Amino acid sequence: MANVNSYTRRMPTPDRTSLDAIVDAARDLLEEQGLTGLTMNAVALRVGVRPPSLYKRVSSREQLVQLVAEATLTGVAVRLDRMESAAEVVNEFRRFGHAHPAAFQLVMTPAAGIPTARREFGERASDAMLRIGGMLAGEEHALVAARTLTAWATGFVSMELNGSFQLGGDIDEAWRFGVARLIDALTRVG
Amino acid sequence: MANVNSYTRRMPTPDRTSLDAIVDAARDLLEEQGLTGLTMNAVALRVGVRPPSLYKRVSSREQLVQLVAEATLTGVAVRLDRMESAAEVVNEFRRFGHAHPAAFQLVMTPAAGIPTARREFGERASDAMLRIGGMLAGEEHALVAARTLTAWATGFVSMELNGSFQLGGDIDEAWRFGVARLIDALTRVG
DNA sequence: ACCTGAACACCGTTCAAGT
DNA sequence: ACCTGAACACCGTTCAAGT
Repeated sequence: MANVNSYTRRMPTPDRTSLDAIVDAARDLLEEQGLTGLTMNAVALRVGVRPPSLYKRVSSREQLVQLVAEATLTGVAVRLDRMESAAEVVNEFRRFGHAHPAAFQLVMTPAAGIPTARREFGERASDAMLRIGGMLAGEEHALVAARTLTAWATGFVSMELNGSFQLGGDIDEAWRFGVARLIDALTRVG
Repeated sequence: MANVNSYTRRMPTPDRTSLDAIVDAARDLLEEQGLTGLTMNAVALRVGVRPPSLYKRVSSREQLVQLVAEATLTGVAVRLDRMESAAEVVNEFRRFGHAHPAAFQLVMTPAAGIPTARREFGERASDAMLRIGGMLAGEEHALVAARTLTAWATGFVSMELNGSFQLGGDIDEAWRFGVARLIDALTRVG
């Protein structure tokens, strides 16, 4: 008697979207319109529901932004893990910034009050940096070396993305100069 | 006949605030509440007028944020210009980040869509960096050296301000390590 | 000439009512 | 069980009306 028609009983309205679709729409909006363009309204429009429906999948806009940050960091981690040499890792890091500028800024240089990824996502993304830090400077200096390299690469990519290099000159040349100088400096430590 | 009482004629309502007071209130709010807390409402409340009155002094919230960014960069430029050695400049840069974290992030790592300072303000702030770049690496490498140093310092301070150094260890030690490695590396170039 | 209340189009979010 | 319209408190901004 209970299961005569369990489908229509259990699904009075079928799902019209999914958490993945919502996060993907949010990521696209972030790149296209910036963080201010990532509104619940715009996300809802993209996934084909009304704004209140989003709250069945995410608890707030803040949590949605956090999910975007975490998905981004997972992507970076996977890409960096594949690289071998220090130069490759750092070049891939920069390539990622060029491919997803807004997501890069969101995860690497969030302003105060912007929701960030939970700890474990950041740690996973720093594995590759620690690995090359140890390779270059020796295991006992792996952490400081990784921090030096990450700080430089983050600052450089962030500056080129927001147009802070205003004095002309070749940006790619400045990047190669920095890579060479840093790798050399860190190698001398070990 | 025209000037019997020019004061009351020309000032039917005396000024109740000023552009400086508005920008100062905005800077305070930025540090206390973050960029999202810098609302026209909150600024108006602080300077003692109603929100619409602000539009007599600034054309938009966007322009107000730009004025905050420019005032911030002017402050940095003055402080960096006073320093002599490369280590002093870069340490003062970090001290500034600690003193005004939200303003630092606003001017050094603004997200896409955030209003930034007009060109000349950024250039003025980079004078000191160019100077020490030339001191360390020689005039012909001044620009790439300045970019390497600025990128590293910006990335480092930005990361410590937003809590990106999550793996323990001594942050000050990592800073000193970076300063020493970079100055050494850039000196070898010249 | 500066200031204000009222109004508008937008946010994020809640919730009762629909299916 | 998911979806929606209506509603609320907030934004930034405009503008006619006050002094």
